[in-house]
Amino acid sequence: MTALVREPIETHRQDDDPRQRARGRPRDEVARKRILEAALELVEELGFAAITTDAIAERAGASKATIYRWWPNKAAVLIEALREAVAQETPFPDTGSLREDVRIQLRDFIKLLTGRRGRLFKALVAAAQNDLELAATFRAVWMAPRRAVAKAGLERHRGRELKKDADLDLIMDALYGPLYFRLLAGHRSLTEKLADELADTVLEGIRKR
Amino acid sequence: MTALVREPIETHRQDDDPRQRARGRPRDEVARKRILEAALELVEELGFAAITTDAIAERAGASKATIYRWWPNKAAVLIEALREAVAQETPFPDTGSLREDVRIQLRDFIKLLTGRRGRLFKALVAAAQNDLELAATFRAVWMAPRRAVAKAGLERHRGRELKKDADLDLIMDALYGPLYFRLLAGHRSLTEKLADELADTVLEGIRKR
Amino acid sequence: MTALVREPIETHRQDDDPRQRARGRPRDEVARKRILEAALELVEELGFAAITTDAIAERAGASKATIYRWWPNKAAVLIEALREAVAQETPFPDTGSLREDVRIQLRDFIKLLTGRRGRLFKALVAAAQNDLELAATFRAVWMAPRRAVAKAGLERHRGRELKKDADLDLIMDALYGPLYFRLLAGHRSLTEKLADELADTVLEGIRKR
Amino acid sequence: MTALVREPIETHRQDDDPRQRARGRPRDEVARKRILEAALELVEELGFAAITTDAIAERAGASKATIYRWWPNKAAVLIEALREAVAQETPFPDTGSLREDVRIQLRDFIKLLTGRRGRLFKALVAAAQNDLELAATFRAVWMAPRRAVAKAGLERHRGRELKKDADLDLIMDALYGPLYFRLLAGHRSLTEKLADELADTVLEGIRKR
DNA sequence: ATCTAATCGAGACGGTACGTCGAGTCTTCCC
DNA sequence: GGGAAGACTCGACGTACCGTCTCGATTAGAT
Repeated sequence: MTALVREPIETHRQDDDPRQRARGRPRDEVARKRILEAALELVEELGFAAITTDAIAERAGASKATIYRWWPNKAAVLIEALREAVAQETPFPDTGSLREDVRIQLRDFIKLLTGRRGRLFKALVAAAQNDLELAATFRAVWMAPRRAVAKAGLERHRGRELKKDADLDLIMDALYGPLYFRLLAGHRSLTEKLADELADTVLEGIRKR
Repeated sequence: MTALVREPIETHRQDDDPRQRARGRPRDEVARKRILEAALELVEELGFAAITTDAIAERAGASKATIYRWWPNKAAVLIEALREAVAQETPFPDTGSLREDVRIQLRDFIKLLTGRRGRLFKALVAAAQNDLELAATFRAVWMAPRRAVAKAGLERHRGRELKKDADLDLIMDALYGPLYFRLLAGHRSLTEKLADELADTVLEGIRKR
Repeated sequence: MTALVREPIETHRQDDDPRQRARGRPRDEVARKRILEAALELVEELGFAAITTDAIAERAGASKATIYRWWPNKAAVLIEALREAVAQETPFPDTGSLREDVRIQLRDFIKLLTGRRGRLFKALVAAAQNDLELAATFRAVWMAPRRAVAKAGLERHRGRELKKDADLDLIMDALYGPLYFRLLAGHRSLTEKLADELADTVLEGIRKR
Repeated sequence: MTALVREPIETHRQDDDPRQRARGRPRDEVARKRILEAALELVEELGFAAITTDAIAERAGASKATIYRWWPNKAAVLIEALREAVAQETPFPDTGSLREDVRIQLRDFIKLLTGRRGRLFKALVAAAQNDLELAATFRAVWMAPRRAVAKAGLERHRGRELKKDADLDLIMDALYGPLYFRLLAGHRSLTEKLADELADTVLEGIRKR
């Protein structure tokens, strides 16, 4: 999955024993950060298609070779940028009310998609259509963790507000799918009202009676 | 919208007065068909990334100039290919039962997405993320007509199985969004079971009580 | 030999039947000339190592792709430039006197090597050391024709001023070798005096007695 | 001239007062030897074009930094390798016969050029065309000493077999130039027969009568 | 039966970005 | 302070695709 993050010729890794450092000049963490930032800025300003590896390198004050040493292509850079940017994500809320939890969560997500990051999402989903490895990485880095959290959040309500046999994967697709759909197809806007109505509609269909 | 379909330098057009033909050699309809077919085949075989204008031209036995005379870019070719390919679309069913209508419709759509055409959809949605005009055309050519039909199909049930104030746009997004989502994100497969459960879940949430 | 001059996918060639033109857009002869000129100018101004394919393209107002379509590398461009530049070469003189013929010829050659073209020669001989095909082309395009002419010029004197069994190849190497040597090694300058003395020394050794 | 041999940041040097050694770890002579050997092997095996600093370092088990600490560029490494390799050169013979002396000397030289070292010469002469300093070093390290020896060898015969006013520089160019010429242009092979005939031809032209 | 206009296949063109490679420098730890 | 390891910047490389263009050859209606 994380093969998108190159590990050339057995280099240092932070999950190793911290006492035992790799030999040779260590990776320049500052450059790494600058590259990720530059990529992020450029996508948000110009969109994915308009940016080039050279542009990222120039803005980051790095060289193209450094970018290609660590990432196989520009999409991989953005994946990592995304990972870093959303590391401190708002957790699934726990208000006690399923309806309230879901509403809050959907609203937050809409806020994310309509914010500066929206363009990044569109770009990555688009790029993933032509790159299996990128698609897998996108799922592993972004979707899987978020779905795990959301699933756990819903699980708390199983047997109470939720039917015992509720299919949580289906529910999550029913909740998030329409949002991604509107983001990508652009036929309607993403509003808070949508979040609330969608939450009500879906939950009504799966609540315990 | 349809600016994606070029009308070069005031040339002949079939929707004009049929008696008055333009002078000069008329457009080669056979070439047009071959180009659309070639484009379609290439997407389905190799995916969008593998498509180049040269490849389309070569497979169609046409020249690049011919392609660019009639379409402004390769995405426009695909849009038109899509339009032709789905011209004879299954209409929204009318079994009398809302649940049955929706199930049938979703199943048909899933069949479409998982068939050879799926790759084409992914390609177009992806390409549309970086091309506003293509996005608009995609909505106009593909989504709008289908949504209109589906809306009319649902409308028939308003006040009967459907709440009087049901938001049909929301419902359609709730029904189709998850399917597009799975198609594009690829985290789960598109099965008939999904169609049925999704129909039940969403309709349960909006049915008249 | 002339494989250094690319002939991609059976394109037009001037030695074909002139009535039957190749299909497609013909090669842009103006661009070809501009490229050769640009390359020549750059070598003479900056030397071989300092020039880049981009620089040639830019100065010629052409694109890099055009260069690579017709020549495999920049050395091949120079070879062709050389061929064109020396097409109208001064023929081997025919004064009646062997000594005079050789003197004139060597002086002309020295004039060539010490002129603007000298740099080009150095560059090509240097580049040929790392490129077998280029080396072969250099010999075929430049050396072989000149040697043939010179050989014929010497042949006229065989049995008269020249021994009957004189090894003309050896003689030519004895005459030209030292000039190339000084050009490439740079330990001494190339002067007219050298031409005369060299002619006398070598001819003395091979004249009929 | 010897600027090609770096003397970095005022470090120890063996020609200083031997009692006073520089501080710190002394230069690793083993590494130096391995680097020179590696460079030599690579030129002889693969030619100059195949040589990269990385390749030398890898084969020598050294690091690039070490190479660049002691030599300003890879050509300088080869120059030094050449210097070491030819340190124990066969001296100019002294048989008493000029003709015999020259023949032996030319044969030896041809043996050198056609042996494994030939490639090195070609490489250095080629590289020197684009590098003035390298060219100067090549002349100083390789050509000058050999020419001095040869000149002395010829000088012994002046007034005896040689004309009193013979131009020894010219003679040496007439003798060695053709050999370099064939080496670099590759139009004919270097044989012992060539050595003998060349010696006879040139000497005939300059001998005392 | 020409003439005129627009199309067609072929393929060369200028341009832009790609991903790679080598040169030479710098930074870390180890000895 | 030297050395191995290896990351870094810089700049050129040769390739690929884009969308445009320029040919000769076709194919029609207009004259």
